[in-house]
Amino acid sequence: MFAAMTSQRLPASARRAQLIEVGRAVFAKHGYEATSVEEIAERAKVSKPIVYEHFGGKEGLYAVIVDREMDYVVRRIAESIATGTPRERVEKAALAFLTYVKDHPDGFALLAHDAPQASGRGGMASLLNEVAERVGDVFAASFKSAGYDARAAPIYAHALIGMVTFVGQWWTEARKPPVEEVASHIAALAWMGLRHLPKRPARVKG
Amino acid sequence: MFAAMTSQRLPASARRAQLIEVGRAVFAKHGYEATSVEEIAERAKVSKPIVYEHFGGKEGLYAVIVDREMDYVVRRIAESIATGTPRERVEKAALAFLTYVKDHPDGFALLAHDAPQASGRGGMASLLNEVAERVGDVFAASFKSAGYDARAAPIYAHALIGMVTFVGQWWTEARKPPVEEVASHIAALAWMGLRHLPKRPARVKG
DNA sequence: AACGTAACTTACGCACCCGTAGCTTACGCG
DNA sequence: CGCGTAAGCTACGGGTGCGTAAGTTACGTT
Repeated sequence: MFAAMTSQRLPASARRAQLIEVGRAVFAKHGYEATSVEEIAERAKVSKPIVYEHFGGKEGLYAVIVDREMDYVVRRIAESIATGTPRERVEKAALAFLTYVKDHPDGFALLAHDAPQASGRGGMASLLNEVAERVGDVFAASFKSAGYDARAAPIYAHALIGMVTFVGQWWTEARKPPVEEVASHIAALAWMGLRHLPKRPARVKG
Repeated sequence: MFAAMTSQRLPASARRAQLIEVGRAVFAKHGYEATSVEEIAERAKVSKPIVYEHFGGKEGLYAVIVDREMDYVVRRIAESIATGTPRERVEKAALAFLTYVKDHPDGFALLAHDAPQASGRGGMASLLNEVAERVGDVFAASFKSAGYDARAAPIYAHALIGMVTFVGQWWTEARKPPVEEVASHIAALAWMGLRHLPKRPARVKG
């Protein structure tokens, strides 16, 4: 996006945008703790104080990046499950998330890494839990209106999100079957269960 | 376990064991990067060089702890799925893992946190992925012998592990429904799928 | 009781990294 | 052309954390 920039002076807003992009990549690679502000500055061909001028420090930059990324994923999934039959919603949600994993590997890695302790008060392991919480609310509503045990709703919601995020993490390394195929398998498992799994599920239409 | 110790000199093997326990707790709380050797030494009522004498350093201690913990979980799950009907295996595996989460929260937190970069060569986010890999092999064999698409086996394996680990993480904070109930819901979802979920699944027998 | 060894300590060097103070350079506008 | 301001830099203080060197105390053994 800013690849061809030949190390020029940039207006504040552009530099800000660039630092967000670079920061996302670096935080995604090392996690919050192991990332140094210097590395971000270096990769942006800029000196350290610039980062502090724009974001107030390491945590400030991290907060902005995480906030943007989280909103993006959640909105994207929420849109995908807005319409359709129950089963179609499951399929589209899985496909939406896996497509995100494929097209935004940095963002996904960022959310998969440990967050700084200050972020989640208690013992929130990764930001993906918060994504699950937010997406789960939508699912929970569906479950309840479908007549399921209310107490069980969060379990199913987290189970579904867990399935997808975990497979997503695996797929990030394997990259073997195309996302559509993976999504279709996941949806089939979630919907039909192991008991009724077909030998070869049909592709989900993008 | 060593709570009533009144700050005595310990034989090497005992100190070693104590440091492993203390280390597990501290690494579980802060993750690898944010943990300092000093804090471990302090909590063990011992000075820093002792840690270096026994384990060669931060990474050495971490490696030993992770290795023990990983073996413990994997063995425990593997045992639980060794016998029974296919559905019983799914139920028992889920219950085994959730019981582990309940009884060894430190160990689970340790495995859920980011590992040091050196550990997993590529971009292994957490040790739970390695657990999934190892447990997945067992599942994969079952899947293939049951006649499923071979290429789909790892997907299902990771999906199942992801379900359980993610719900486990959620349960760590919520702690609301007893593990047996949670396990039964998960097993029902995995086995029957959303399509055939009962309103109130029967309890899994411990 | 003296001695050797295993357990442990204090003190330090070194490196890294966050965040800031104070100064310099480019660019637009009258 | 020169001046003001936005953009950027070098250099440093403060703090923390890993790992080690050299010295000290308890304990069993003869």
